[in-house]
Amino acid sequence: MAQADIPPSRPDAPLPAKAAQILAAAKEVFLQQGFGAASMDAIARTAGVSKATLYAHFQGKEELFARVVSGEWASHWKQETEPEAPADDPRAALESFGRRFVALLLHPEALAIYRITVGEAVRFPELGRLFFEGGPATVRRRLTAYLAAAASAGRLRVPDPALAAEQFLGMMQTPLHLRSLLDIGEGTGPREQARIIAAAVETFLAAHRT
Amino acid sequence: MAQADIPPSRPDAPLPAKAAQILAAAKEVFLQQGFGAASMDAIARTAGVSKATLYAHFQGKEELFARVVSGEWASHWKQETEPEAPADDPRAALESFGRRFVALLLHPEALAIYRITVGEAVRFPELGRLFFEGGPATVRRRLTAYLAAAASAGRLRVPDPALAAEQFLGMMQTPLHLRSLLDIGEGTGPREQARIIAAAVETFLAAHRT
DNA sequence: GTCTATAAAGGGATAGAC
DNA sequence: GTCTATCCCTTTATAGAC
Repeated sequence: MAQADIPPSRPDAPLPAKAAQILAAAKEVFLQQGFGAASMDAIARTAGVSKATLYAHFQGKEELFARVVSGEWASHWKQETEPEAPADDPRAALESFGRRFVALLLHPEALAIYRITVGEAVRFPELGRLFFEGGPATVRRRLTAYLAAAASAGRLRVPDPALAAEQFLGMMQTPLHLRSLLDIGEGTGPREQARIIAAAVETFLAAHRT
Repeated sequence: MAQADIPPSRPDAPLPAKAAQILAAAKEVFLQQGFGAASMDAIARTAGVSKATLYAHFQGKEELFARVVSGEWASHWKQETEPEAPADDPRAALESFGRRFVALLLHPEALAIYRITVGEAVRFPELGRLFFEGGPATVRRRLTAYLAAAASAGRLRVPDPALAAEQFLGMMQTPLHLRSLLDIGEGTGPREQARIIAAAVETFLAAHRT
């Protein structure tokens, strides 16, 4: 009706206000409770709208879930893994990269997204791919590119940059990630993080120094 | 009734036949569908019993779930990580350990247990601890003990055996595990597994050789 | 102990008024 | 577009017969 008079905002841009409000509520509920335990009632209540309104903006629970999981974290990962330290000092570059990787990895919201993505991977296979591409794959590519460049410049000896990148990330991830996911609450404090990052850098350099 | 005449089997030993049958069905359904999506109906149907029978043997869904998750995999991890190669050859020992670790890590059933444990970690915190102790912690302890011994024998230089163990495991786990959990289906075949294990051994030795 | 049948509650989704 | 009220289905769990 009058809709024709109002030029709609760009196709998939900003977001119709109320939709954003609902999406934020969905994120809160899903990340805290998981897909199965979250109810549309709870999401509507949290958003402060009725369920009918909710269904006016989104097709159903699954679409809402997909929107949350494939949400803004992809851009997070991209920003936070941009080169920062001078490329001619591998130790400094690796340490900087490691610190930012660990900070992202252990961010409470990132942990929650990881939990539900992995937990629902069987039910939502495409979501798993999206998540992997949006986060983990990005980090790997960034580090691989750096290692390849450092090798070309003769500053590191890295015959297989992609594999070396996985190794470096793994040395930091494995001691910290699962404990955090399960909330074991031991061995994941800032002190340990620093120790683990430093150790990964040392081991990596010992193996790949020119 | 006549039950008094039959000496009951040891307290928590073998298992009352039908209970085992139900537990097997529960395992199948939970591992395939997760906690939320699994229904007691499906479990009863799979077990070939009525729901009433099911509830006669187990308190409810949560108990069944806990029994499945904290099930026989703990003993699996223990058996499969026993030393196998001669202790005086670190390369052979690490390779053997690595191969068995990866095989366990990527076993379809182990992947399923990991998915649901991590996915339901918020709802069942104690289950997370149980899982960690029964699996990951065991592997870490075994490898740590081996590295400490090898260091004492002067065959490796390992100032911090526990951390070194995490690093070695991480170099194999990170390239393979998440891809398998999400069924990305790329980079996790036997060929890649072998490459990754060999590379982890080389990097580890380069950093810790005496 | 085991079954059939059912109770009791909660969930996703929608109809209809405004 | 938004709300209230409700439909309809599935789910967990149990009562009662055998």
